[in-house]
Amino acid sequence: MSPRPPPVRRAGRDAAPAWRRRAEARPEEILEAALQEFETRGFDAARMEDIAARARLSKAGVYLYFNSKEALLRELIVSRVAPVAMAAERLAAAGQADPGQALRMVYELASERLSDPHVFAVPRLVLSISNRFPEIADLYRTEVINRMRTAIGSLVAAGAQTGVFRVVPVDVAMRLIAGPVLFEMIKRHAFRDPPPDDLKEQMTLQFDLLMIALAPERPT
Amino acid sequence: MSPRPPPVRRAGRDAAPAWRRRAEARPEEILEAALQEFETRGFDAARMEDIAARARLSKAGVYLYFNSKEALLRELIVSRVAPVAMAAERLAAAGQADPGQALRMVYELASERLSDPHVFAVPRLVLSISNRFPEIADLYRTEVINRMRTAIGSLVAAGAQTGVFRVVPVDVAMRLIAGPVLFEMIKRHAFRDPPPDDLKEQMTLQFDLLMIALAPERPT
Amino acid sequence: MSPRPPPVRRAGRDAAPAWRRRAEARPEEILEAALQEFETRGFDAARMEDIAARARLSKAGVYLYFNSKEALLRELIVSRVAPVAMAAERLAAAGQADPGQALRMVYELASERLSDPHVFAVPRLVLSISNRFPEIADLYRTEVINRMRTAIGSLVAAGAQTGVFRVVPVDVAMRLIAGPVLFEMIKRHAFRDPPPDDLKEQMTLQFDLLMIALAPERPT
Amino acid sequence: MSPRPPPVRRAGRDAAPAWRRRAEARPEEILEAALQEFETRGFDAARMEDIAARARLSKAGVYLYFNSKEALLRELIVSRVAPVAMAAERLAAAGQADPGQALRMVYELASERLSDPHVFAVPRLVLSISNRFPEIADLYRTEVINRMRTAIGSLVAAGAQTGVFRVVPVDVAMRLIAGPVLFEMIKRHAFRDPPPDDLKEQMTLQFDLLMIALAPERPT
DNA sequence: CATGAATGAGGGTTCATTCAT
DNA sequence: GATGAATGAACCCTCATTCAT
Repeated sequence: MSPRPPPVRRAGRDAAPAWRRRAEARPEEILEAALQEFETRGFDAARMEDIAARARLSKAGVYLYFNSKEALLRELIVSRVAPVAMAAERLAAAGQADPGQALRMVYELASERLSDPHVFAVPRLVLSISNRFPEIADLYRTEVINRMRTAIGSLVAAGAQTGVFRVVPVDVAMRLIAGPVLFEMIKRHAFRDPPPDDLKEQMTLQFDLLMIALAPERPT
Repeated sequence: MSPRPPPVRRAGRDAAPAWRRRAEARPEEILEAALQEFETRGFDAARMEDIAARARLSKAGVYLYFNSKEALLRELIVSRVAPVAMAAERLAAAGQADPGQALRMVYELASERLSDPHVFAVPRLVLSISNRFPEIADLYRTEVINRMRTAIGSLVAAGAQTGVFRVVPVDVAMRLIAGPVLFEMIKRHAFRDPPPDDLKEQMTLQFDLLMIALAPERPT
Repeated sequence: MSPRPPPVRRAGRDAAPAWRRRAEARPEEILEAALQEFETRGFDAARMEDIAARARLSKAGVYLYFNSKEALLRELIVSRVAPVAMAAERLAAAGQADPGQALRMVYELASERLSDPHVFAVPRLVLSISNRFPEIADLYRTEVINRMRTAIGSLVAAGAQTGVFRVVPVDVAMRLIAGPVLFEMIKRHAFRDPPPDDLKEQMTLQFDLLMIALAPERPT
Repeated sequence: MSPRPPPVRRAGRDAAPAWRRRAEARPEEILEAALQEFETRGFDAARMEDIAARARLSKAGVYLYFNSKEALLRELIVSRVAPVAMAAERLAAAGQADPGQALRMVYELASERLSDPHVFAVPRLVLSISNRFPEIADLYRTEVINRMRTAIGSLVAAGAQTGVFRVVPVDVAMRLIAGPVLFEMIKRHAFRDPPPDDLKEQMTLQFDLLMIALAPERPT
């Protein structure tokens, strides 16, 4: 679930010789290299050798820090995507007073982060190998999907309480909010459909429309 | 783009012996076998040998009908998913008079077809290898995404004309309609999140909410 | 336990084209190559690539006939050594009437066969990896050791009945008969101690002495 | 042939601090660790890292004392098995007056020492790699086999002189005495054939029978 | 039309060994 | 005296693809 600890470092001396910094930076360097290779070739076609080379390490060197290719992907989930979901949770927690506004922030956070091909690459990878590595699928569901559901769910529930939202199942809310964002990202990154020039406006409009959809029923 | 023609049909002998049927059914059998293997293992991990075995053919036999593994995937797009998009186009063409109802039908068609793991598997595959095979991504965009956009776009435009929909960019409409459906399918098929018991109702509710979002602005 | 069957051969046609013979001969060719490589380098240090090359096959080709390196060794036991033990059993069965003579034949059979470095190589291999592959150790015990014990045991028992041998536990008899032979072979093949010029006479003397040892106690 | 001297013992400082003991104990600790790993995994499959860990040392640390994996094995022969052969030589030297009794002691010494899996492991290792490292085979032959031959040979010769033994080539005697012992050990340690309950008696009987075999010919 | 046989090109992973610190 | 870090060289095994039959 986490990389091998960068081989034991005695706390002892305070001096930090060059190679020490190296060792400490290595996991991150390797993850970044792995992400880039995964992004362009996919999980299976990415070669450990290329990942190593990109991290300026020998092939064997990678295994000093990560046990396997799969472990790299696992760690990418934890380090690259889970934080986004956690940020969403925090936004939700902090925004119970104004759920509409908080929801917008969550929406924008997700849009913005997933716009980065590096970030989008991770769910894309998970998607493509989840059948073969159920454990990874579970990790992603736990660390990302469920957190997003919690965040959105709590906001919609809060809004329903105060009358700014109608009462809808959390899954419906999540699909409505997250679905269109995900769709755009897939279309753009995976199917090479260039975003329209006015994407920003479109995304705003889109959210506004969703707010209308979620608004409480008007009394007839 | 299409399978090799079922090997040389000797002109001359006109009699159509029993095995002919067989030969003509082969491409379809192979595609089905390929789809099943791709579905469970993904594109890279699927083995041509297993595909062949599933189609009750020798490994080499597959190559009589398809040039490569990639060709199998290409043909799956054309044969398994493009028809759905074309059906959507037809629904749209036939439903210009009642765009709301037609849109619902398109929405339901998409939901229903993507519920089938066999169908969902194809976009999922494309997603996972589109970077390595841009040509396949383009094929999918052309054959599927653009058709869906056309279908939805024409309906929303028609509705805007007659005042049942507000005026929105086609991409926004597409994201709103297709995004939530896609999201559900990913969550279900890829992350093994079982659908809620009341999924049907949720999907209906979801569409109704989207109709509210797309409804023309009420005059204040 | 046995090699993959040389890929299915339809009984149909009687003509036997060149490559068919090939396929049928392959397992044996590969085993012989494997034995030679194992013999010179040992099990671990032997490389599948070298085995393949020696059998004039590509590396991958070997795997058409044998599932793994381990399988090669397993099959070597069955094909190279077990037959010796089975021959000993047959000699024993046929020689119940004259156990002394039969025992001598068994002794000479074992000496003669183990003199061949190719044959000796197999038990040697088993010995060196038996801890890591208990299944192979079991196979050897079952197919070779136990058979030899049975053969020797039945002869000694028969001899005891008719009074030409004294009564001794079968394991003692086996150790006395087989131990010296094995010792010689190990010393010669493994520790590079060249056999003395008069080995033949020594082996004969050795057996004669053992017969004295096994002779019934002389009444004082 | 021998371990690197325990790293530079700075002449000068004569005080012998506690860690000195440590350093001096190291080679032995490492050898013991190596033996244990070799014993369970065999020479090739044993990992220097595991040996080091077992000796509570870093991987690199082992190389301060031994030049290579091979060197470990070499030193094990010298330290673990050669002493047994030397003890046998001493027994032989001391027992010229009563060769029968001395031979029994040699026999029992060998049986007893080889019963220890740790001791048995060494010849077993040599056996498995002697082809690749002829030098090691030679070492073993020189240090162990030849010494045993000398010991047994001198006793049998002495016995022949005094008429308690018949005249037999030394190699025959060695095979007769050592072969059955070796056989038992192989069967037990390598093939996990548990020793019979009455092994002790069997081994005694075995030796007694061998004494009969070696007894001078009775005048007819 | 079909296949049995074969292979070239890796792919992930391991490990003995080295060296700067 | 000791080690953390690093690596080069393999090694077993796999698989898409080809081709003679």
